[in-house]
Order: sequence, then structure tokens, then C-alpha cells
Amino acid sequence: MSTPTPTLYARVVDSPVGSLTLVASDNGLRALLWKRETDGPVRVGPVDSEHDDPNGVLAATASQLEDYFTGTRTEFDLPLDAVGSDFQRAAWKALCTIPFGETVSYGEQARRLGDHRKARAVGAANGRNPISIIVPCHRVIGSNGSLTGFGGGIENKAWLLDHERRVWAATLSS
Amino acid sequence: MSTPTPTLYARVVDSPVGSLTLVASDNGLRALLWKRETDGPVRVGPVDSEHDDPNGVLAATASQLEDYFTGTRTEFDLPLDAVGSDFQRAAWKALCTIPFGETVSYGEQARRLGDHRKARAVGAANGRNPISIIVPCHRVIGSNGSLTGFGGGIENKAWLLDHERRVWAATLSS
DNA sequence: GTCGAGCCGGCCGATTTCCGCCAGACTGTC
DNA sequence: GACAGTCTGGCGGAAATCGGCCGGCTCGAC
Repeated sequence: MSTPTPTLYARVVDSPVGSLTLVASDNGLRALLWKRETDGPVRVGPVDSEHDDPNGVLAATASQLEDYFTGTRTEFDLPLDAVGSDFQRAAWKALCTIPFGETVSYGEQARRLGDHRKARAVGAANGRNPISIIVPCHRVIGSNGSLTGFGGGIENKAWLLDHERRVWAATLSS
Repeated sequence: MSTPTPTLYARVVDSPVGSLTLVASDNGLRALLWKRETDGPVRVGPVDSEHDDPNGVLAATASQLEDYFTGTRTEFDLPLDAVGSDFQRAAWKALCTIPFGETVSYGEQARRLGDHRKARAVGAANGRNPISIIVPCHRVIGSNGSLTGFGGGIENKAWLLDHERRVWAATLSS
């Protein structure tokens, strides 16, 4: 009742990892959902309009995503409006500091958040990251190198990491 | 996150008991708030538009309220869209059956709801009635005749009851 | 390798607390 | 005796609070 639910706008785009649903509020990108995530009820909030894009966030996201997948972009520049607890937002913010092509462990991310013991909580928070790919939760892996988990499916996590590695190598050799 | 929050529209009107805030959804009148109630965070939901009134509910409410205060109207005819628990909605519905100018006790209202022991719960539900005046929670008083309580302030409860009594008397004598 | 214990934040259900009450009993007056 | 105040226990629902439980983890010990 007291949490304002602004108007949301949505659009579906295609990508090498399947169709992705973009959701924006008036304040920025609210979510990037995998196909499997949109099967059930949308967890982001009600979508009032399927076609509008008043602030151009959806168009910008689609464009930058395309560049990301073709390998001409390694960083995103978009207004984000993810909703979550204080801790979750802190965790997601920390994610955004992991450079393209690199990985860190959950424990390391926890350490960067001030307490190495929060690794498990970090895992849970990453798992609830609503803006996949752009908030790069796929760059966090287990301390033993295993991929452990991914909301969009382990295979997609592997694809993204492999893609970033390839683009990274190509950039070096050019 | 999962409960759709429809668009809300608001308007402030003046009245003999101070300025009142009307809030409507696309389905009907959502709230009628006293000035003191709008000081804090609004409990009804976010108001997306301060000026629109697509279904005319705000205009109709303002008009009928004016008639009520001038004494030419004793019943309201408006679509209502109050949100609350099952019990609360039942309690508010019972309120609407109390005629202009009459009062009942909390215990009596509870009895009408099927269980005289619910008097206390009725008090709590009435206290959370979001549509003051139009859903006439001011017509419920203690079994000993005391006014007990009122969200908009006891003095306003007394004013409303006195107003209804005066209008009622004038109607009789004419 | 794999097992177990320890860690933290979020969630959900259970429990507690809080009230815009009321009937009945108990006083103390006249 | 009547009667008006006062007190008390018990009531029902909702909100707040509390306490387990469960994870996209880790480290140390086998």
C-alpha cells in the first residue's frame, strides 16, 4: 500500500541466448528476464503498457545489448531501477564493478562488501538480481571454479562467460 | 510486487470540516482522507495523477459531498473501491446500511455482522475505514453513548452527527 | 574428492501485542 | 433498594515481532 508501483513498460528482444524481456519504469531499467523467468507470474510488478517507451530506456537497452552480443561493447551505460533490500542493492552494485571478461568468487564479492562471511547471503542476493547480463551476476562463480548456479540456467551462464572470454581475446589480438 | 496497484487519481476539496482529499481508482472511490491523515505518508497507494478524473468519480464525489454539507442529500450514490480484508469490507458494508441521522453502537454493528463479541474487532475495522463520511463510520458510538474515537478527530465526528441531526430535524418540519 | 559445521540475509509461519468494546460484578451513594 | 460510576476479564482481527528454515558459500578435516 505504501510502496509506490510506477507504470512499467516492457519489450521482448531476441538474443543468442534466447528471447529476453526488458522491463523499464520511468526511472530506468527495472528488469531483464530470461524466457524461463517470464513463464510464471512476473515478479517485477504489473506491466501497464506493452508498447510505450517514453524515456527511451527500452530502446537504449536493446541497442546496447545488441552491441554486447556482437562484441563491440563491454560496458553498459543505462539508468537502472532495480528494486530490492538494502543488502541486495549493495550486492548488485558490487556486481557492476566486476569488469567484462573477469570473474570473482562469492567469497570475494562478500569481502568487497565488508564481510567475507556473507558469501552465502551474497549468493542469495545475486540469485535475485532482476537485471541479468547488464548487472553481471554471471561473473561470480564458486571459490573452486565451479559455476554453481544461475537464474537463467547454467548453460547460459557458461555461454556468457565464454562469449566474454572470446571477445576479450579478440580485443587483445587486434 | 504481485498485487497490481492501479492508477490513482486525487483531488482536494474544501468542506465545513476542513479540506478533504478524494482518491479514486479506475473502479471507484478509493479513499476520502482528512487533512490530518494526509500529513503522513498516504496509506492508500501512490497517486499517479493529480488532475485527471477519467471516470468522473472525483467530480461526482465532490458534487455529492457539497450536497451533503448543504443538507440536500442524505445518501451517496458512488462506486466504491475500498481495499481491506474480508472482515473489514464486511464491516464497512454494514456501515453503509446505517441511515442518515441515526447511530448504532459497536456492539450492535457486531451483532448485525453475526456475532456480538466482535464489537472490538468492529471498532478496529471502522477505525481503518478509508472512505470517511461517505462510508459513515461516524454513526457508530459506544454503547454508553460516548463517541469513543474517530480517525478524523472526535470534534469532526461530533460535527457530522450534529449536522445530520439538524438536517434531519429540518426535513421533518418542512 | 566429499562431508560437516559455521556463516548471513530473506522468507514464512507462529506468536504476541494492540485496539475507536462490552457485559457483569463490585463499589459507594442517596 | 435503586443507581451511577469503576473495574475486570474476555472477546476477535490485524499488524508487528520473533524464530526457525533454507539457500547460486567456504573452509578445514578426512
